[in-house]
Amino acid sequence: MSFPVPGRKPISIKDIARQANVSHSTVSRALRNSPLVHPDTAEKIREIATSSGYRVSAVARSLVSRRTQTIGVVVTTIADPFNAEVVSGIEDVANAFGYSVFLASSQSDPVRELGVVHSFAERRVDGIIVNSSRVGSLYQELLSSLSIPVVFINNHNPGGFAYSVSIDDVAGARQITEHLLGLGHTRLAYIGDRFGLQSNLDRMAGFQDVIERAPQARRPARVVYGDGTSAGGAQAMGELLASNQAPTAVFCYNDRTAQGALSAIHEHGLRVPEDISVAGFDDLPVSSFCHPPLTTLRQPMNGMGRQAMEILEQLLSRNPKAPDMANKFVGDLIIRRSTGVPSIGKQL
Amino acid sequence: MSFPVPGRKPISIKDIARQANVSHSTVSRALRNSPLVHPDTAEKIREIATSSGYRVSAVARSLVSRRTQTIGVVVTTIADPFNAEVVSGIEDVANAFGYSVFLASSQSDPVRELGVVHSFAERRVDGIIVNSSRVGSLYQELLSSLSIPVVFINNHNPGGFAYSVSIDDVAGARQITEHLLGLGHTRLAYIGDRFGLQSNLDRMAGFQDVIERAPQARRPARVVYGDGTSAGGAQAMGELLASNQAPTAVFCYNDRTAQGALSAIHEHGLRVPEDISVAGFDDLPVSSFCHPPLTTLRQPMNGMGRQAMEILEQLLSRNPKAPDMANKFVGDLIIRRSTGVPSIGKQL
DNA sequence: TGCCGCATTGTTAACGTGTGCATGAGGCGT
DNA sequence: ACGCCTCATGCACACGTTAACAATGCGGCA
Repeated sequence: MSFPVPGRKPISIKDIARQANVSHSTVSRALRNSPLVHPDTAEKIREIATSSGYRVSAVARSLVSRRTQTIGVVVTTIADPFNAEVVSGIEDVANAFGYSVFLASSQSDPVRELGVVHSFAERRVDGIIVNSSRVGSLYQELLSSLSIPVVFINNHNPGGFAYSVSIDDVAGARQITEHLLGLGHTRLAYIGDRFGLQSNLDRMAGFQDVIERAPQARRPARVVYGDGTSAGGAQAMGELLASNQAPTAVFCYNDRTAQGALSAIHEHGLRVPEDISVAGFDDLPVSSFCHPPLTTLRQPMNGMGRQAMEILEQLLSRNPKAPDMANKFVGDLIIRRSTGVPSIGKQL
Repeated sequence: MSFPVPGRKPISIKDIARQANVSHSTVSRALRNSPLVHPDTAEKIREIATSSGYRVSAVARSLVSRRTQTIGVVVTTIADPFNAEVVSGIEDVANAFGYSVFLASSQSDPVRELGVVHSFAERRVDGIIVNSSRVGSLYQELLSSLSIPVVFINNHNPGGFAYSVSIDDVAGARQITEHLLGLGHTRLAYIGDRFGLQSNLDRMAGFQDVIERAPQARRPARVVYGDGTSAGGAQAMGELLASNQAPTAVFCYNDRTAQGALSAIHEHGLRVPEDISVAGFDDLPVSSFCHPPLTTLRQPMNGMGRQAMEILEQLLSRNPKAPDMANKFVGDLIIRRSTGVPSIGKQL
């Protein structure tokens, strides 16, 4: 450890104690509004504290209290608007409960994700929220070995030993697909995420399941893969457009993918929804300002973040009211103008 | 302080010392790879440590070292993609340097922003990065009184006492405006941000300045205000469209505003760029997937975050090489298809 | 043999705060 | 006057780690 620090050494309760002619414990009590100290002394101490700009050291306090009032949030990347919305919700209620949040991104790299969790453990965070982890059950034993409460968001862990908040991907995909079939489409396609996320598997499963039960639908429905970004969506949509039997309706893994698909369709000289309908998943804030505005399945991203933090707070509080283990949200189908009735000319 | 914590008490170096029949300081040295301990003892100690899942307590270490290896990042809201990109850059290099980052959002509320900084001070962060603060010089004395290194991003503080990383808003706005004039537009408008940000003032100043010097431009150019979001941009664009002399080219404070403007123009039955050209500022990842793809001024958001953290690391390191105080980036004009030659029909 | 130096380990204090326990000063009732 | 109770405060230790300093043992060398 190296000691030469920039900046002056901050003042401590001992400095205040010396100035007030009391012991440091009296200062400690006074600043915590303990009823044990005489009002006059307390007043005097508080005055010295504020005028000298004293700030209690959370690190010293944490050492004795064994509570840091911090939580760690793991995210693949904060640059993904979905994660940003979730973190926004987390941070909001964490702040309300007096917790500070450590943010760390894994960049979808399992090694880095492990490193992040280790660093959280060393920092003695009170709890951890893992958002859309791409790391499988492999390291869940590590998380459980930390004996720190952990809440997962959108990470369907088969073990079920952990608390989780997630969207019902299967039901959401069903709603989208039924909407498209209801409009009269028969040639549907799905643009997925190639990283093997559970959410992708579930959305595809919901899609396939509805297709299977629809007599009029062309089977098997085509499936191509992007990477969850707009660029990946555009490239995948390009593949679909290059085939001689392009679909009339495309369901995309998420809104970013859908935005890329929209872009590719426009580049190809076709119109949405007259030539091809496009639907997404998430309802990012920007999606209502796409051209055309995107039909999608709204995920309460902010709300899911909030709930995850509320669960964590429950786990960290002293009252034993245990929250539900699995908390599943149902999304709302938001119909905008990127989906419509297929034009007769293109049909068949 | 309340003691009943969930989870077991983590093991300490004393536990390891007992098990290895050495003193705790030997354990401390061994785990830090000090050459002072005998290789055999070190090996034995390390073995016990790993097998028992020991994790050093960063909080105890911080108490003695007076360094927490953490930084605080203040942001208006992480849900703004611009901030998310910046934070992504910060987090990336912070991670590389071994720092953990506290993320806190002010929601543009000065009271909350002050609270956030106080909490950072109590947590004894080694440094602070403030991104696009809407709080003026009012509380900069507070920040300086903390005697903690602070780096501002896109916050032109007149005092100049602090380190800052920013984009050259005036020059950027000039480039955009000259581009629009060069296409042949004469009726230009600016959609600003009503919150009085310095960046808005500078972009508007650059815009106005170029307009002033262009004989063919209609003066004064119209200026309306949004709030930096797509919804605000759509609403402001609506005002422009409602007037009988709508502009043929609109420069927007940022890309989100521009996306809203695009949406409003489409809703109004007009085409971009045939009827109205639209330009933004930032070059968000999504902007190249707009319809049409957005002409904008690229801000190296990630790079600015990275540089801010690099400066902070320099300030925190022991070598006295002091970085530049003011670091100004020049953006790149990215010409896409949302801007074009004004159609003759509309032109006066 | 006695001394010096080196290698290795132990002892102790410190970081800043919280709290159990002891202490002392009054007040009050008998 | 004495004992007891309450109120206010100080003392001492704990939290887990680091580092300055002391101590121990050993080999070499005069």
